[in-house]
Amino acid sequence: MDAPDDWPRFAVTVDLVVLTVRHGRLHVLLVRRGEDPWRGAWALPGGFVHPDEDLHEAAARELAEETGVHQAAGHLEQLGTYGAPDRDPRMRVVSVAHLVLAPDLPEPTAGTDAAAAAWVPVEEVAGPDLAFDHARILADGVERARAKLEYSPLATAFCAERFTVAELRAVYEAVWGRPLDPRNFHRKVTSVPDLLVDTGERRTEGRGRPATVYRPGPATTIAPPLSRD
Amino acid sequence: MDAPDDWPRFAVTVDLVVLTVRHGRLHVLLVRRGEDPWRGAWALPGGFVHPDEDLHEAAARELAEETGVHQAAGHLEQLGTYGAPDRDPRMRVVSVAHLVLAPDLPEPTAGTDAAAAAWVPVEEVAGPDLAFDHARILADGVERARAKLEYSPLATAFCAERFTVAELRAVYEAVWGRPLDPRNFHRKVTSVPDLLVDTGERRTEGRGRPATVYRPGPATTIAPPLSRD
DNA sequence: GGTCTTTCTCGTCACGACGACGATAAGCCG
DNA sequence: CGGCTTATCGTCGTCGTGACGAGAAAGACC
Repeated sequence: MDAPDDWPRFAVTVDLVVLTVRHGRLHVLLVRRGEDPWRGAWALPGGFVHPDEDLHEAAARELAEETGVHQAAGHLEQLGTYGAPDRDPRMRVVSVAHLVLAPDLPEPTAGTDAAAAAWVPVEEVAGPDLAFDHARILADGVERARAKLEYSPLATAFCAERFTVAELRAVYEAVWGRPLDPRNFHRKVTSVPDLLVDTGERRTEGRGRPATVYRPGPATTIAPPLSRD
Repeated sequence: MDAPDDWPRFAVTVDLVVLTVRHGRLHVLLVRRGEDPWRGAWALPGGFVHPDEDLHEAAARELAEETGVHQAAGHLEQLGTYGAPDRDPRMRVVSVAHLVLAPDLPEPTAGTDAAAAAWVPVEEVAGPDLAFDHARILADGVERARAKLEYSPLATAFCAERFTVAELRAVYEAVWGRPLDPRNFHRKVTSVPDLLVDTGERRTEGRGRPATVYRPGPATTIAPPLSRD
C-alpha cells in the first residue's frame, strides 16, 4: 500500500435517484439506455466522475447535463455507494448514488447522451426492468426519502418556493402512500417553530376557502417527528 | 461514456470508524501513520479495495487485518463516501467510509501495516491531528452512531452477548455523553417488544441488587424512539 | 445478626403530543 | 342566496414521557 502506483484502478460514477411528486404520485426520473449492456432498459441517470471534481459536484453536473434540472431549488444528498465486483460486466465500477428531491418540473427533458428521459411513477417501476443494480438503489432512495420526511423539513424541497399546507400534505401523502388527516397535519406543521413562514399571501385553489401561503423557514429538524406509522 | 477504456482511473479505499465503549467513555480505534504524507499522524484504519471484492467485504477484511477484530460480534455498515479531488496529494482517491460498533475488546492490537493502533477517547481526538479528511469522517461516524441509538437496537452491538439493562444504559450514556434516569430507561427498554430477551440469569455487579441478564431480541427498531434531547 | 449503602425494579403523577373528529370560516358555483 | 368545498380552529380521550417516590435484594461494616 506504499507504492503510489501499486493499486487497482476503478471507474467511479455517480447515479441519481431524482424524485418528484406529480399529480399526487411519487415519480422517479429514468433514462432509457442506448447502448449495451442493458440496451433499451430503463436506468437511473448518471455518469463518470471527472478527475478534478468532487462527488457532490459530479452529481450536480450530471443532474444538469442529463436532465436539465438545476439543483438550485430542490435537494441533493449522497445516498450510498454500490460497488459489487460484477455490477457492470464491462469493468470494475464503483457508483456513488445520490438522492435528489425536486419540485414538479415542466416536462422530462431528453438528456444529451440518453435516448430518452421520463418521469415514471415509482410504484409502476418493475424492478427487473432496471439496468444493473439500479432497482436496489432506487429502493434505497425511496426509503431514505420516506424516512427523512419524518424528521426533516425536506418535504419542502418537493414544493415550489411558496406553497400551502395542503400542497405540503400532498407531498407527504404521495411519498408515504397513505392519506393524512388534514386537520392534525395542519396543527402539527404549523406548530413546529421556524418550519413555515407566513408570506401574508392567500391563495384559492379553485374551490374552497383560500389557504395561507408559506415559504420554508430556517428549521432543520421536526421534533418530535411526524409519524408515518 | 461508451468506450470501455475512456474513463478516469480512481483508487478506491475503505476507511473504518471503529467505535467502542470503554470505562464509560466512547473510544475510536486509530492507527499511527508510518509513511508520508501525514507520517506520524493519527488516522482511521483502512486500505485499498481489492479488484474482486465488494465494498462490505473489503471493510470486513481491513477490520480483521488491521485491528484483529472479527466482525462476528458487533455491527458494520456503510457510512458515506469521501472523494474530494485533493484529499490525498498522491493520487485521486475515493474512500468509502464504514462504521463499526464493537464490544469492548481485549486490547488494541498493532496492525500489520500500521505502526501502532490505539483506542482513543473520542472527546480527546484533536481534529487537526488526524490525517486527510479523517476528522470529518470521524465526526460523521459519531453523529451516525448517536442518531441510530435513538431508533435502533444497535446499542447492543457495543455490549457482550449477554448484558444487563445497566450495561446497556452505560452505552447510551457514553455515546450521548449525558446521564439518563435509570428508572425511566429501564421502563422504556423493557417495554419495547422483542428488544430484550430474558435469559433467566441474574448477575450481581459488586454492590446492589442483582440485575436480570438479557440477550438481544429480534426487534429491528425502537418505536417510539428514545430521545437524547 | 442488624443496620447502612448500593443498585435494580416497580409505581405514581402531571404534562404534552397525538389521533379521531366536531365545528366554524371563507371562498366558489349554480 | 343556499349548497359545496376546502382551510383552520377546538375538544376529548389516550398514550408516552420525565421527575421522582418507594420497595426489593444484594454486599459492607459493626
